[in-house]
Amino acid sequence: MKETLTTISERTGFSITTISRVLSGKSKKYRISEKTSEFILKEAKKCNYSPNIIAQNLRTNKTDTIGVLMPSVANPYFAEMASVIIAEANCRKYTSIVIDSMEDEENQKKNLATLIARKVDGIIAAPCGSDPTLFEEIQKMQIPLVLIDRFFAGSHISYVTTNNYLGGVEGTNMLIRNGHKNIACIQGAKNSMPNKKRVAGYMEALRVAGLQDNAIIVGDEFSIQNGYMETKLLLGRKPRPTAIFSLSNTIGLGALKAIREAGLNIPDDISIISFDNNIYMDYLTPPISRMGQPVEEMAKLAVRLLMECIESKRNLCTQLELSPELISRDSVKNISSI
Amino acid sequence: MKETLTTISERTGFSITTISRVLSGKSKKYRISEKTSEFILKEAKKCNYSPNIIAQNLRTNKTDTIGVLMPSVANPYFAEMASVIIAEANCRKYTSIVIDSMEDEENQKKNLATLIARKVDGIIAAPCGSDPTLFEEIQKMQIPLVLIDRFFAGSHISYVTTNNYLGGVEGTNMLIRNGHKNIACIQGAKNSMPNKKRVAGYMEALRVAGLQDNAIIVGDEFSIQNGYMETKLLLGRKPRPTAIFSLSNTIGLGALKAIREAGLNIPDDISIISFDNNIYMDYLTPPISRMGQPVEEMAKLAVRLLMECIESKRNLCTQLELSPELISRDSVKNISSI
DNA sequence: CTAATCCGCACAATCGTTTGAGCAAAAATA
DNA sequence: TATTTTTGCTCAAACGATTGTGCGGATTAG
Repeated sequence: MKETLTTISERTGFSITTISRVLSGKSKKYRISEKTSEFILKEAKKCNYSPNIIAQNLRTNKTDTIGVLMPSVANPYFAEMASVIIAEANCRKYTSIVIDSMEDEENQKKNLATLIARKVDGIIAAPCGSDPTLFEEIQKMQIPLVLIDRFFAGSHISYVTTNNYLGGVEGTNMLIRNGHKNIACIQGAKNSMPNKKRVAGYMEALRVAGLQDNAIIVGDEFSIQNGYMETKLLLGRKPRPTAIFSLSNTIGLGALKAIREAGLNIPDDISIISFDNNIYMDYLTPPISRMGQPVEEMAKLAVRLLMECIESKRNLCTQLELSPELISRDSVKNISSI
Repeated sequence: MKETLTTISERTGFSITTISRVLSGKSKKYRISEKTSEFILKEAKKCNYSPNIIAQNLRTNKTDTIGVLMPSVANPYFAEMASVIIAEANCRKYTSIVIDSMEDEENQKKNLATLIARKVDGIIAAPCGSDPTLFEEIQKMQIPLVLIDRFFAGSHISYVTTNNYLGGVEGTNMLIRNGHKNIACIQGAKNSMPNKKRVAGYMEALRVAGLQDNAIIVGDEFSIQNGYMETKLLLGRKPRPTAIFSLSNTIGLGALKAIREAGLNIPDDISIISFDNNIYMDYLTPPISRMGQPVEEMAKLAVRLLMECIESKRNLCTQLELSPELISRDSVKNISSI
């Protein structure tokens, strides 16, 4: 039998109001006597009462729920991100609803509508596509919103992301320092901000080194398939690039497959550096050098930002860029001595 | 301005009841005229009405939401599982709430309570611990429940899992076929059913081959750390095992690290086969042989089972075991010729 | 001894839906 | 024309909580 305020009220003789106030810890505020208070608490415990959250939500217009929109949970990078967000939100008594747009704007729109209809208290989103209007509308509806990883230029929406430009520069520089002059870059979703910035960083590093004419930018998707295909094509070029900069972990995996199939050796025949830090990269042969993004930190910050928005009941506009970290392993060969 | 049935009612002059019936597609059933119907629909579209789901939930006692309890979303195996469940539920108009027990029974209890309080329509759970009472209580509350991956012996709760016993047998046999007689097994959470079954399969295969006295079973956690530590210890044994059977992908990664640190070569110095099928295993050197679990199929089946329970409003007791698949790569050496 | 204050609690409206029952007018039947 | 049936819609009660206001009685102040 499901207990409600009404059943307890009938059983104890106190009004629903009183029961509610006691059980929500407002006895003092509404001057309920100690005796009554304890009595009701004991009774509630005895019958194992737990409030109907749906009813609370309806009445208070608060759900203690946040929406988490990811572009592809299949990507370990976003899977980890979602996982940290869930845990972090949970610490703060928030429940998470995770949705996956699968990099499809239609899905994204539908799913966001679902979140809003479900009256989430706030949304953390890694958007897909390059159209900010959907998110600006959300902002206008006064729904707390924090973007993560991806964001829109010139928009007044809070976000936390990696300094992808810096990542692009440093990754490329690392290859240049090792004597590489013929560096190909395999990019992901072209219209996503992180991708644009990484590519810009790559170009800038080449430019500074006077290598801008050697730039090779290929690819269009953050997927294994894309990394595989583009690498196949790259390996057929003459002259063959001496190094590949893969702009995501998935692309990197695809590249590795292509390189292996070509019977080439890393780093002797070709060097590679990838974006993202996945633990298994250390177990590959050789371990892969990479630009790690501070996923955990970003996720935690995003939750924190969102909480601040929710509590202050207004959308702040805090835009954060965290530095990536170069993790140097053995997939880059120094060819400057040649 | 937020539109509700009331505002539309006031604006059009029709009663809330009529509006509600039209908008929920019950015009025929309740004999609302075509004209009225269309008028209301148009009006609703114009003002961009969307129903308050919370109010619907409260009234109908249905939330179109399922709870997904995972023991560790950090584990790629469960991350993929969660991802497929979310997508599959989404196809059927269900929203998922994912929670992570982090292999902690206290968390599990609290999180399950949250799910129930939020009135999810059903739960898909990969439980941690070995105590079924929590789940049997859920079953008694008439909440549709399907276990996935892990289950409890002798319990009448639906589940879908891999035939882990078979996986244990076949994995071990594969090593035996290749001439290995000294096979160590690194297990995960001892009280989880999949682990028990895998170990039982391992033992049985050894027994059939007359090798039961050579059995070495170590470890106690599905984690990289555990795989790493136990492998370190195994490598110090004399005689050193010629093969390792790792009972999860995480354990496998840890084992690889230890083997590499010891300066040993796979498969020349030691053979290894792991449970779980992660794409990156093909990119390791050498690619790792493994017992793949049909994660996607299991997840889809679990959702389907759950939906059937929800629709039939009773907990069926369907218990399914899907066969694992041996994925043969290059991490096992045939030493029978020696 | 009267007026003001405080204590302890209850009334009733509200959140936005859904739904069984009912009611007047129109249409069909007798 | 009188009766029945059908049509087209509305009433009002839920669902289970929260919350501003109010109301008697006890206590204190004047």
